Amino acid sequence: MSRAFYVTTPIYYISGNPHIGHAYTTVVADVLARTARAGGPAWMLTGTDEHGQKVANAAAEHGKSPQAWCDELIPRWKSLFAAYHVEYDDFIRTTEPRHMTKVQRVFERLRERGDIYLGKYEGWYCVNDETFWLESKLVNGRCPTCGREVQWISEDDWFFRLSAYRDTLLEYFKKNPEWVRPQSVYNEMVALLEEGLEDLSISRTSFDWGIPVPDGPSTGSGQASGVIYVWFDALLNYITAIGWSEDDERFAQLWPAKVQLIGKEIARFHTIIWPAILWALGEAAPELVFAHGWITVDGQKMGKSLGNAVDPFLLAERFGADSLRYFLLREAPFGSDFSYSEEKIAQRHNSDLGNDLGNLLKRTLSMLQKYRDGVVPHRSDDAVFVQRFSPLPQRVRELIFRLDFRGALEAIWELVTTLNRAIDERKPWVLAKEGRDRELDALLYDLCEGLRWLAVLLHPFMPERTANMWSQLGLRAGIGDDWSRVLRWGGLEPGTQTRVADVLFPRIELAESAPRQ
RNA sequence: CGCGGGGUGGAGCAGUCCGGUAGCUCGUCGGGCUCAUAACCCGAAGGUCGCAAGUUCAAAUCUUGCCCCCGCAACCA
Repeated sequence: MSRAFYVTTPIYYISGNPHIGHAYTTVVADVLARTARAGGPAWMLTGTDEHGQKVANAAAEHGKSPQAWCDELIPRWKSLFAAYHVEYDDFIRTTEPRHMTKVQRVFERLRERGDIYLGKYEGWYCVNDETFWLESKLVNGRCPTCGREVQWISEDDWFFRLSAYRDTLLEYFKKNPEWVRPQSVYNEMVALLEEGLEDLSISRTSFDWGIPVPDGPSTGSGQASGVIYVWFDALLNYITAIGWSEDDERFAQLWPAKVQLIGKEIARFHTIIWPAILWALGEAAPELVFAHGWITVDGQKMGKSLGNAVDPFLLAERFGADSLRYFLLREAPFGSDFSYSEEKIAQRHNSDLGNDLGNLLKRTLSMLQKYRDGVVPHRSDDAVFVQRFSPLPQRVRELIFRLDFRGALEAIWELVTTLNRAIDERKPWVLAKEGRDRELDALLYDLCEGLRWLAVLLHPFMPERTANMWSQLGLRAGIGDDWSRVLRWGGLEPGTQTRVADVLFPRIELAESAPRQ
């Protein structure tokens, strides 16, 4: 049948603590996947990147084996995604056999084809910083960061023939100007390609926490063995997780991925190295790589070193995971940096969610309670809403698939505003007083139906709160069903018993801020 | 001259490719309503579009120069 909508997040380097940025990327993928599921098959992959020297060092500091150390950290990552109501289809760890065996298989195949060859890796190395430096970067022949002596290292390593793909890459970029977005990242990558590419060293012998380089016929010529470079290892997760070289039918259903989400700092790996590896394997490049921006605090990148990192668990507890999801997707155009502050979150929560949406639900249901005992009246024959909002689901879907989440939410908010305005203009309290039952019924029906639509349309963004709306509207299953079926105006059954329950988005008052001037 | 992005009312952004009354959200102020989470609806104030020069009947939008901010700069995920 039709190919599934396959969306991936980067796999997260396990040694760090989860922060709000990880939640951000993963939530975005979740919104895409949920939207896709409401219209067809979808598959969302996330996971963890567990090899490399940093992990080995961290484990050693704690007196544990790297594997045991990683195993201990995994629950924390999984609970982060749970806390943000993310429903992934698969979670891959690079230490799993299903990944490791296939990475070795990739290595073997490329070595057979000549895309991986044995070469010398040389450069100035600072032992203290564990860093190689370009000669041009050295300060008086010493390490530019710590000022110590550097030494000339020369070792046998395996190389990936990246340079051979430079022209193909450049051509591919020119032919597909939208395959990397946003535009700024695309431009930067094209500029990099135009400067030229060098082959990539993809093995390491200085430590051993990684996937071993497989033995092979050509190993004899040099003693290079060691482990596979973490990036080469990590990138492959996107295909090892979906049955590459193992389950061709499944793989063909999912690959190439529809969207691969990344942070802009890893764009070069995902838009230059990654497609080259795929082509070397005879596979297609992903359809779209989208690099999102950074969450900043007062214009500075958020990070532990700056002391401005925010605990994503506390944040979800404080504001509600769904409110945060909404904030992350609504606040800035997807792709650009945006600044985070508790004031902004509270403002979005109170204004958009509490005042506009939550209050709309509450005022509608309490009028329905007051005038009609909470029972949904017969269908309205007023065509205004039908005409105006029939195209909305399609529009929202397109905006989401264009990754214009802000645009999608703005479009949905037209419905919110329209319903609020309708109440104001048609004054149901007057209709009730004057006994104009037909008009009152029609209005109440349309309001409830509009709310039902809102629950469905917003479900990918706020799965938990919309489910709550759904049940207040007296509905049970179906909120995540195919939009073409659920979103028909008039789908709400007359006679449905609604119930006014909790306030959807209780107002958040921040601790006393500076007095207004 | 390493590469790339950006500087628009108090805040955050759109508009810049294809020049022609500067738009949106929040905030502020005024009014309306009373069903509702001091929420909702209507209206208003507020910007010489980083600086300078140029092209043009006309520039936020094109050209040139300058200033400022940010990201990247190859083994650091």
